[in-house]
Amino acid sequence: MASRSNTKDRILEASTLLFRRQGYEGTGLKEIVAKGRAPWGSLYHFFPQGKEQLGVEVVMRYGEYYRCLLENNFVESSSVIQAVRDIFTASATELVDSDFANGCPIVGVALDAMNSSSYLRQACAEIINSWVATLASGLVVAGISEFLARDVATSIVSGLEGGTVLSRITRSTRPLMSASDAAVMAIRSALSDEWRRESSTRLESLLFEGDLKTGHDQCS
Amino acid sequence: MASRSNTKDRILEASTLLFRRQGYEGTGLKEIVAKGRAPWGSLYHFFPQGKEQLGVEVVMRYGEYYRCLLENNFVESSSVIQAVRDIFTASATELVDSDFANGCPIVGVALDAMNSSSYLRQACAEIINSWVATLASGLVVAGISEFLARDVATSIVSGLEGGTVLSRITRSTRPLMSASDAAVMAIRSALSDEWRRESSTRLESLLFEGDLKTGHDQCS
DNA sequence: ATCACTCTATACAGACCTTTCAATAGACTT
DNA sequence: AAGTCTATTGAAAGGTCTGTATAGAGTGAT
Repeated sequence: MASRSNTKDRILEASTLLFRRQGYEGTGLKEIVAKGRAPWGSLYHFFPQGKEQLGVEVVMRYGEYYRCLLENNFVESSSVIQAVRDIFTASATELVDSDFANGCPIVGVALDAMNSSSYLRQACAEIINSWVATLASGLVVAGISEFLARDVATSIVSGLEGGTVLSRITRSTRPLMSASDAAVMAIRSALSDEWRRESSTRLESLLFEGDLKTGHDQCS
Repeated sequence: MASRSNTKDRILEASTLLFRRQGYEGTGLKEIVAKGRAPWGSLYHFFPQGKEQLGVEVVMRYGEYYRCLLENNFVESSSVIQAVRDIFTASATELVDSDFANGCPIVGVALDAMNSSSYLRQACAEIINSWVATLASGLVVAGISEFLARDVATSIVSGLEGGTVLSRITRSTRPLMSASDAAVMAIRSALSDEWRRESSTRLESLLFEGDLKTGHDQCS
């Protein structure tokens, strides 16, 4: 072997950063090799299937990195609630440090490419599910029933992603912080088993309502 | 004047739909005029500033439309909680009906273009704030203090947007439904004034922690 | 010296957004 | 009813950038 190339890593790192800021479609390959100070030919040497493969590898790489981060956060933290709070504040500080530029690369890739590449969408889905599973198992350890844990974990990730998007748009950490508070409330509700009653109610009302009304009336 | 042109409307409608599915960067002007069955020359006649202006008008238009929808939902509904539930189920059904293609155009535009056009980002921010304000005033009517209402409303919109993104990625309405349950829990917490204690705790811990730890350790 | 790996360089065909300008069409004025 | 005027449309071309592809030169270890 020649030298273990760090060129591929530089390409992946540059891609990740650019996908976070500009999304998948908004980022050109030329921009990537420029930022990664990588030779043009290396792109198709390391990623023979082109941009799509690059997208998949970015998603997988960052997805696993962040999953580990979530896991470690649960292990190190004193309580589940503190762990969740730390996750949200970490996202908030990253946003502030990057002048609200660095979003989540999975969202950046998925939203742009999910309708054109099913590979990419599927990769994103797997990553999201792994985050949810990691979070859920942390919640189970804290005493939340397995039945509820997955729903609570899903709502936390929703709040995290949505809060990140809204914080970037409004250039304020407030959405992320509100989502953090809501996540804590959700955990508390699950611990006191109130959530179970709620989700049951929701299921019943679905059964009775039949067709869901959408309420598409215009403003007066 | 010639006839009140519905050509501009067709262009805007097609743009909105395409931005919802493919995002701002992922949608070409050619695709827009094709789907809107509009003549090419009309594009720069009605939108002299090009794609950016088109994006702004799409955001404003859909933003106001959806804000009205939120407002009406609160007026018509029996309770705040039912109103919020309806909002989430409406998004879920729209997702299912469109085979998980139709996301939120504001997110689709903002994520792609916020770093390249500050006009676009600002327009999106105003819309999001108007949604939060509408939701918050509905919560105040239901008895939540003005101080909490805005935070709760923000967390609901975060959950709605994040849940929509996650539901599209995973091709399941479950994220949206979990976010719905969490939103209801948040409202309940605010009504019983637990949220206030939570947000105060968060503020204190911020003061004591000083620099926020990010926890960037790698997996073992 | 062989060999696999990595890089350089160039080329291409197509899509992108934008701009221009002349031709058309419709409605209002007289 | 004719003519004017403005709003709308048509076609074309601009230049930049896109992602993809190829082929040969450099590199270092075995």
